[in-house]
Amino acid sequence: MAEKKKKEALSTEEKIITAARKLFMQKGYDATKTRDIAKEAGINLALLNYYFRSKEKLFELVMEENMGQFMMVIGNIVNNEETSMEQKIESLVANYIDMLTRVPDMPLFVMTHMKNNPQRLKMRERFLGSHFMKQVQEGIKKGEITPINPVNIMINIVGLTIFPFIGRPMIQNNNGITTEQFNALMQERKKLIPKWIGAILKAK
Amino acid sequence: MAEKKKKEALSTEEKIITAARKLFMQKGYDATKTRDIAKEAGINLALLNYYFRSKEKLFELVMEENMGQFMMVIGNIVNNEETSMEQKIESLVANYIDMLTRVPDMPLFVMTHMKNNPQRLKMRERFLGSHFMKQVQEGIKKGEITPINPVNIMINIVGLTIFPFIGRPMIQNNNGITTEQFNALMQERKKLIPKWIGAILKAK
DNA sequence: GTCTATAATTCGATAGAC
DNA sequence: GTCTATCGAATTATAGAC
Repeated sequence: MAEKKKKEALSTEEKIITAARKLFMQKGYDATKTRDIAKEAGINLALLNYYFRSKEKLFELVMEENMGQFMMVIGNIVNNEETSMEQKIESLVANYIDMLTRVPDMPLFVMTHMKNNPQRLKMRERFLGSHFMKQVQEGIKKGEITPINPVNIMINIVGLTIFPFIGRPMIQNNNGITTEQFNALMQERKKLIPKWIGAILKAK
Repeated sequence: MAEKKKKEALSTEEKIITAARKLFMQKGYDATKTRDIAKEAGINLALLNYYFRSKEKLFELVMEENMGQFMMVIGNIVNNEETSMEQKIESLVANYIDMLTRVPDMPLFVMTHMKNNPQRLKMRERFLGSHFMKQVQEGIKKGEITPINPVNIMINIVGLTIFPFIGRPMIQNNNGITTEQFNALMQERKKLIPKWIGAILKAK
């Protein structure tokens, strides 16, 4: 019974969302036409409005889903009181790289949307007030970590992890590497980034 | 005579390009309407086609200008045979941060465009085959630098430098900091990033 | 629920007067 | 060179049959 895997088991509603998610991420809101979505979903144009009222409503749905996914990873990891600072960094980096390898267009999509639709993501509480940050502050007190602006830690971890996916066209086209090679490089970075962050935190 | 500074001294052609540059960077190609550009330039819609034939031609003009600016910085610095590796990194980071502080929307604009319009930027020759990279290879031979994939060096320098501008909405909105504070943070990073890159290159 | 046909609007581009 | 007016295509959304 519970065979969610079957592609043909998708309801019309799900087919439309799946198509919309794909096209919106690939080409952006304005470049994606409702006709494209209908065609990609294999349904009629009118059904799109029947289920979702408008293109914008459909977009908002896809967008919320993405923002949630993009941010969800952080919370659980960063406030786990049973892991070390190093373990948290490893986990953060690995989780993001795994997710972005599946949906590589997500970061550019999310960043573009946030640029024109600023919204609080409660990252202040999630990240700056997290157990992870307390561990960093402790490390600084003990002299194990060079004093650093918490915002810079966030920028560096997130930047080193997700920037490659944003700059992927630049990276791939100019180094003549395939998608497989790119993905392999990201897998390597899973181990390297935590090491590098460690070095950054100790740099004088 | 030569008073290019005067705002009112702009020709109609220049007024259109200036408006187009602003709006294309702000909202992207599809979301920018020719009517918006005309209004922003303070001229009539018909003049846009009179001077530039089509919206697409106008976009290509603005785009080439941007790509050139975005890439220009690299070449000269990275192949200067009279500077040390450390000096090159400092110079690269400082130049990009200064440029992006003036036009903070540029990176997202360029990355979005490259995603759908892959093009060779000759960065392979510019960066991977540069004097800078030869200095890195030497450092590795001498044991002063931990062996590292050249592509990762590029990703890390570029990522740490320009990612903050791509993720600016996220960074600003979630830490409650103003644009002035953001810019000050970027100025600090001018000194910090070279130090961090140094630490990364020595991390074992 | 799903389709065809079409209404209503927007947008890029052009014609033609000045 | 610059403007007003408008064309024609594309696009979102809806009406109405099945």
